[in-house]
Amino acid sequence: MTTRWLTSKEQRAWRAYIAATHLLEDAIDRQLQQDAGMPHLYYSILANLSDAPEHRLRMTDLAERTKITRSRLTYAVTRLEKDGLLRRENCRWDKRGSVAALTEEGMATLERTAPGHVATVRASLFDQLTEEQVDQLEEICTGIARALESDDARPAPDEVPWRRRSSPSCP
Amino acid sequence: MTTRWLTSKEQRAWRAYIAATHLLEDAIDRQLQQDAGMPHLYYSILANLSDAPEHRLRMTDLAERTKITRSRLTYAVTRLEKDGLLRRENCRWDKRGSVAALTEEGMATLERTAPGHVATVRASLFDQLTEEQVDQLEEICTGIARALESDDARPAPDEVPWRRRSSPSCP
DNA sequence: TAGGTTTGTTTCAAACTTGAACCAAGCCCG
DNA sequence: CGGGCTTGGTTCAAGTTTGAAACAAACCTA
Repeated sequence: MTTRWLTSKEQRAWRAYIAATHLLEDAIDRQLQQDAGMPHLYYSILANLSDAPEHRLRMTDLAERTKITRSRLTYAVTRLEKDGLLRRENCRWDKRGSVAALTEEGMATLERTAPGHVATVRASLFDQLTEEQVDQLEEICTGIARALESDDARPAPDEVPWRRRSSPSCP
Repeated sequence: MTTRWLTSKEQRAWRAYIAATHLLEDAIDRQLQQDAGMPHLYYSILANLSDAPEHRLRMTDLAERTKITRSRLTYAVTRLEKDGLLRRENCRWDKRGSVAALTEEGMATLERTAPGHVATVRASLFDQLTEEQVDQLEEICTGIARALESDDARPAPDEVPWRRRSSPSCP
């Protein structure tokens, strides 16, 4: 089958997408590194914990929410633990598991740095968009994420493996 | 001034954005690593060169187009040069400068791997979007990029330094 | 035209990411 | 029970990214 290249409209969109995502990720990383001493991902990990019941989550759940690999998470959590911002506990219901728990200090760091982070996200993203564009962005991103998570991902036009995880952190 | 937190609509959009961009970047990196033995950024570098007149660009231009730092580019170009996919030449008009030039082999690699790459971009992104959404995405991303490039970036509500670069690669 | 600043690029060490391999602990079924 | 498969996490080496510092050529400007 002969390749269906991108139309010029698609090319423009793709280029704009690449530029925007690189620039945005850079801006946010820079700001957080500056003000919180950590990159965006690490901040997200703390933020996810602070949203969770009891400020704690299983490693796998955390990886799932932040959309990163387990090994990347392990490294990040080790660093954050060293910094005293979270603590590793072992899961009571599954002896294999470990749980990351936000510490007081982690919570404090989050509270101290959240305003600056939000301000950056606003200035870089939401201040540039109309209300409708915010809706559109959500719609678009949700669609992309759905596709990639369900492995509609592959160009290959064939069967869907359909393995999904379950296992909550507290049964 | 008291922080203006994200509305729940904005939060949803932001989370969706993070998820989509992570998943998409991962999917594309995985595919290219698999089929071309290099991550997306490296492919982009080659692609940008192939688009340029004479298949060559100044380092700074290349960094500008790919939206990455000069030092990151230096590393990437060194690797690609080692692989024989491009060559470094020194700029004839500016003795400080160096120029990256796509080799035959680089061009061949690009030609060989482009179809797979396009297929992945399509499957992961464009196949999920309506025509209007493609327009919306372009619009949104262009806005974000414009803001971040002109340093409307900063949350700080003050003066704009306004330093812009010029200097084309071939005067 | 000398001296100071700016611009283009590289270098270096420290931090981070990747993917494959590994180790347990749970799970399943004869 | 007793293997064998799956799942949750970590480890390790190789590769990549970061940011600050170093260099060198180019560009002022008095």
